[in-house]
Amino acid sequence: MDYRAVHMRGEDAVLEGVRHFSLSEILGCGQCFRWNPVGENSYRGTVEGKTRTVTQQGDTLIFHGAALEEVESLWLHYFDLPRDYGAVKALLGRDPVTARAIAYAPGMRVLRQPPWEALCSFILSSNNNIVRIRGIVDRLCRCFGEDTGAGYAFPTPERLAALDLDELEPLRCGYRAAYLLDAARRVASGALELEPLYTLPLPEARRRLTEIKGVGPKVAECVLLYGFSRTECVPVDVWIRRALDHLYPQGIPGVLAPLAGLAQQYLFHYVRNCPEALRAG
DNA sequence: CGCCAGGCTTCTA
DNA sequence: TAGAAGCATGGC
Repeated sequence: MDYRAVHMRGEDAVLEGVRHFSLSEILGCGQCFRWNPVGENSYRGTVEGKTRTVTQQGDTLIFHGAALEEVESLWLHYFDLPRDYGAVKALLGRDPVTARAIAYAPGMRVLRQPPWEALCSFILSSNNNIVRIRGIVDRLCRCFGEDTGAGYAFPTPERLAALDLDELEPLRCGYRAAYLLDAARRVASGALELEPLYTLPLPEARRRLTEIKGVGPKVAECVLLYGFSRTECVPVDVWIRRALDHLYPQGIPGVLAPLAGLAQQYLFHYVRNCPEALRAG
């Protein structure tokens, strides 16, 4: 458990004793697309229809305007604060390469994102860059998500499934619009159930996801890791491909396997932001 | 103008 | 069954 206590301070919920936690590392590492910086150490975003500004001050997190119950039922889970990253680092740190990546961003964590949002986000991510992905996801929510007053919820599968292809034109997401519709229609119709993907054996979970048009091996792996917390899953994009070729020519060490997806997140952030990362090793 | 971006589908040999 | 071409869009 990587927090100590949560209590109210005026209108805000305050989470104290947070460890292994950096908002900027977590929200700026390409695993999520709906958080925007709003000043020093503050970010504003929407999860499960709740729009909040979150501020980190050392080992304290402030959820502005949030109730205690919301932090306990939503945000602790979203930031995966029940997980002991001390133990995560103890395991992953047994490998020197991963140890260096962890040292580069010790506050990194893998979020537990809503599965449907993760599925859509990473369908939109294919052959695309992060800045543009963020723009497309933002337009998706503004166009078709519920207006909560403070922000826009992520649109439901049912809402998207009822649309025609040409109605997605304002998203300017190119050929991915058809993929998004296919995913929405499979989920809305019940042809693809998301809940079993938490526990199904990974080969079967992968098979089901890759039946969706526009979902190949990499996107499926992202959805399982970021949407279903399947920490064994390792999305391999061009960056991770380069990192594995340079740093793990023999493959990822077996001891890391249960948390290989978390190792991947440290590595991804490391090689994308640190020019020296790919040289020694 | 070409190249690239957290790839995938489709065509071809 | 492996490998290349084509794909919307936008920043550089």
